[in-house]
Amino acid sequence: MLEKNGSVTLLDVARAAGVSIKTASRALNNAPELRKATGDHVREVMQQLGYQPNELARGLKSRRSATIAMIAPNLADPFTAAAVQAVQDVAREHRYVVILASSGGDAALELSEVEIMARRQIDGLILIAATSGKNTLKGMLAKDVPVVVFDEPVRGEEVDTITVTNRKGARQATEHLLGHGHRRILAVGARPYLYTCSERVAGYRAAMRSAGAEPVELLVKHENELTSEALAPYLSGPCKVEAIIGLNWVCTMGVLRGLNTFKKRLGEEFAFISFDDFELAEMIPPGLTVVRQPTRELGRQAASLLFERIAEKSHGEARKVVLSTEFVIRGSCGCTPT
Amino acid sequence: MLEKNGSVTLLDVARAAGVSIKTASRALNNAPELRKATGDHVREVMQQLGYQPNELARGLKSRRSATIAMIAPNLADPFTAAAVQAVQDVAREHRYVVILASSGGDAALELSEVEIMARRQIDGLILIAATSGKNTLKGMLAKDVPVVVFDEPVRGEEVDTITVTNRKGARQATEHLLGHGHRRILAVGARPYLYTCSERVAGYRAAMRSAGAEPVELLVKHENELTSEALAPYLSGPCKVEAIIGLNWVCTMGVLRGLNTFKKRLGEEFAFISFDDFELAEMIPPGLTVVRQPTRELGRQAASLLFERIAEKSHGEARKVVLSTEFVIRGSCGCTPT
DNA sequence: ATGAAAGCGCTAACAT
DNA sequence: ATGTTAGCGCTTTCAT
Repeated sequence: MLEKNGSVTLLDVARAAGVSIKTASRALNNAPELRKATGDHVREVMQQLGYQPNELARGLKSRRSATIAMIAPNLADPFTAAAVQAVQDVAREHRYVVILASSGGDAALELSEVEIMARRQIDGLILIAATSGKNTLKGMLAKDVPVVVFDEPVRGEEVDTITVTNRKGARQATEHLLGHGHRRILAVGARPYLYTCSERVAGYRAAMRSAGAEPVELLVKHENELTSEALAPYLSGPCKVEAIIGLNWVCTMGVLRGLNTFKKRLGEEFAFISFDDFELAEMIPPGLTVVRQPTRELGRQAASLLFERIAEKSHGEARKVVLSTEFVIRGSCGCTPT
Repeated sequence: MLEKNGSVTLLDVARAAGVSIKTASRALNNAPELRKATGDHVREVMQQLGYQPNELARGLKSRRSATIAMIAPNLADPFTAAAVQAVQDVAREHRYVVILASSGGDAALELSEVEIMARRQIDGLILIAATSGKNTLKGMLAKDVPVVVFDEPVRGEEVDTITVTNRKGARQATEHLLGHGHRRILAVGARPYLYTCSERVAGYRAAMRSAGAEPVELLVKHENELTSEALAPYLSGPCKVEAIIGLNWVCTMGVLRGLNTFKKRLGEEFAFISFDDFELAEMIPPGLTVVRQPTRELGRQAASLLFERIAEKSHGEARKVVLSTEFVIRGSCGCTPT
């Protein structure tokens, strides 16, 4: 283990192996034009010296950093966490590494994160957009860095996009509640300017209108406005509703907290459906009926798509992948759990 | 926007500003020895040209990549996800970026991840170890890369470590259940070779022994062995217990699923306490009593500690930070919820 | 206070 | 099949 500066360089390897640095480089990259014996020998020397290639140097020269980035509003959200895990798995298969950043749902912060990634010469970006954001991606796209937009499409840019059937899922859930005879159904959403939210609201409205029922909506600008006080009017008094739909995980949490605060019981006083499934949804009695998104699959496909782009380097048509949500009936909608 | 190769270099900036590249470099780094006017002028030119520094090049020369890595067994675990979010927040304050990787709880995979990070010249590492792992960190420490070990100490290495009062927390929970008059209390854990698990088991045993009660333990090698079938003997029949402790989030999930499968009700037939709190714990009737870990605080402190090390570059004594768990009484232990 | 030159560790042209 | 020579974009001596 000869160590000069704390680390062995490719030149050290070359010298020790009695070859030129380029040959060493070829050995490192398993270049086909190398005689097998030569390559093996060099690689053995690498082993012996404990050589570790410097990815920074590699990236600087070759302009590929073997790094992708993923930016999401909130990393602690289980939807995001599951997607991140899936993306990471795919990245590893490609011998890539993933830099993670959260935008906090703030467009300005998001933009600055994207910029930071650009400086790191990332080879690709997966974005769960904080807004249906206009020009967050300008910089990336100008530099020809592939981008896959996830969950939340971005307007005005031709970008690969992967989403779910938001509208249909919400419509289905609403129709189900209507089918149970409910008319006063509350939809609870946050950040209505988001595509996901607005699509889900649209699905909800469509179902309500078709049934001749009047939509009742509580759409807050920011998740933290989703307090028990905000919900109170709908849980008792003249505005009281019969059923509630939580339009995403955070909203579902808010509603459940609210119900808990006022000691309201699911299934009895209120029917409930959540957009977003999660661990334990079945454990909350009488079991939460949910519109499930194929989270891991979303992450996996987003990453796969991204790596295809990275590999081909072609600028084909932007692909739009739409995965289906799944309606999972448990008890909270009013169905008797089997 | 003069663009040559797709990107503006510092040299372009220097030329456009009529200064040397070194001066431009100083302006970029806000070097104090620069005349303010010069610096401002250069920075303005940077703006105009849309200059973005190349972090790879910077890192190559300066040997700091402005990157830290975090490796955890499972990124989808809410405990981890919350910690990740906290780490990311701190990293941003330091204008650092974080690379995330999951080890899947596999020591070999973990080692390879660490190696990958080394090649990227990360400036620091936060590790939630997959095992109380011996030499995972050898490479990092040899290269003088600061490491903070998180949640799970690593034996045989003098490393900054940040943990919680596992033993005390488990003991407290057990004593509480004993206080309710229960004698047959089951402890459910996974990967007993882990420090966290063994400490919690130790706390449990200590409490049981002090009370003259016989420990009943279901300790599986891997989480996925925690099936309903594995739990069945303890939920009915001659082995039936009165109370259960889930020794971490995954175990709690397993137990709750098991109880659900067999239609057993918490609080009535079984008292229950979970090590690890999570969203919704209060919504699972009658409210889950938990030993809460200060997750975000753990993440925050781990990151802060790491950045101190990165900054000082000193090799002071390894610091051992131990944060307190908090016993949160809700209903599932048998206490009447207020 | 500013500049010139050398090189971080690697890969991409060209040789040979 | 292998070696030579330039750089990638930046920071760092050492001058000035």
